[in-house]
Amino acid sequence: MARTREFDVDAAVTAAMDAFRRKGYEGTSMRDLSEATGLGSGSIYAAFGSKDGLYLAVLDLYRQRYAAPIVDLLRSGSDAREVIREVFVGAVDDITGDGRHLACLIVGASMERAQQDLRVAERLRSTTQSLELALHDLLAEAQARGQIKPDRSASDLAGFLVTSLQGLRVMGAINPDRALLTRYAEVALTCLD
Amino acid sequence: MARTREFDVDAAVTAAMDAFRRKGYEGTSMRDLSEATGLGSGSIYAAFGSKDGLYLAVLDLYRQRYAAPIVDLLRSGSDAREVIREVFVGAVDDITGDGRHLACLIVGASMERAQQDLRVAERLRSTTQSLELALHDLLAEAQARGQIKPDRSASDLAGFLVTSLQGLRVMGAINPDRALLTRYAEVALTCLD
DNA sequence: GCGATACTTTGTCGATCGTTCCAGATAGCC
DNA sequence: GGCTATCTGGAACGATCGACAAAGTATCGC
Repeated sequence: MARTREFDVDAAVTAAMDAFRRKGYEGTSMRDLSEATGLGSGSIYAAFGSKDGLYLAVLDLYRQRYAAPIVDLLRSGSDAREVIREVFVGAVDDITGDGRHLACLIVGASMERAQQDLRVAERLRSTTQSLELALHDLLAEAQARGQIKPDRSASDLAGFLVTSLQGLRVMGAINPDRALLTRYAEVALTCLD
Repeated sequence: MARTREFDVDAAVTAAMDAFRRKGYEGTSMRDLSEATGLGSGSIYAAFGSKDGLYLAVLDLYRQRYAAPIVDLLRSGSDAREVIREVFVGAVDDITGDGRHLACLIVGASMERAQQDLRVAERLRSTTQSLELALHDLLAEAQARGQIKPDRSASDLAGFLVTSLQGLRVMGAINPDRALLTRYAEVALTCLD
């Protein structure tokens, strides 16, 4: 054996994620990524193979760190309306939270990369699908319990909720007004009544 | 006087719009734009000043050609539910219409350019605002007539509807399934009931 | 402590970026 | 029909792009 990798891969991917969220895929150069991660380009290529490779790693980390906890929350067995509201509030917080203007990686990837890179498209589909599925299961059970009206299909409702979340990301990029976004989210939630 | 401009500016901007929608702002090179418009780079710079200038012209054309007609439709005096449904159906058609995979310029600009170029951000805000306003006026009148429940603010409903439209664009980029998007749109429209 | 190993850094590669400039082409005015 | 002003297309600019190879350096097993 020999020398071990010195830098923290997760920290580097996190820094790269920030860079990509700020400037998009094409707008972020390898130089930007070097500065953001504090690594030489050689190290980046050794660890991730290419700019695309690093971007895919960023997507995977995003899913693991942000999407998965939401799915877990939805499957935690709490009251459906309450936990869904929590997810929406969390999304609005995330959008307007810090003033760093970090766009949503998922929405950005959908617009900029999904048509160019099949592996990106696949990850996006998988991420939204797992979110939709968790929502579907939660809603279907709530409907069975009579907590939510059964006259609309649980999968349609789930898809609509994900659509609304994506829409909030876009609206937040145009006008990051927390109070406004919260009111829009409230309207979306009334579809469950 | 002397020689007059030969090419059709509108046609050139339209071709550039297609290019930008397909590959995004950073992903589209001047070479791409030259090929798309059929113009030499000299002509492009003479007419638009820069790549940014051409992009702004594209945004303005988009607003004039796609956003303005929607606003007109909303203000045409037709039944509120009916005309709003028409807008949503039109949006789904636009998203899934041709197989050319043209992303929404507005959503793309929001993600990629709004933070970088203030003039882009301003145009985006203005475009969504005029859409929200038209929806608000339509809904407020429908509420006054008793056609729509008055217990939710017309401006919140309007903002929510725009949010849903943006969300549909994103979802369409991830999975351009017309039937699916239509069902999600249907759920959104139930918020008016 | 030494050799072997593999990570990090640096410098540089050809290609391509957005932009500019120039020579040739073309249309209006006398 | 010549003159001139303007548009056109393409060549060329420096800068920067993503990618890579080689040199330097630190860590491991022995």
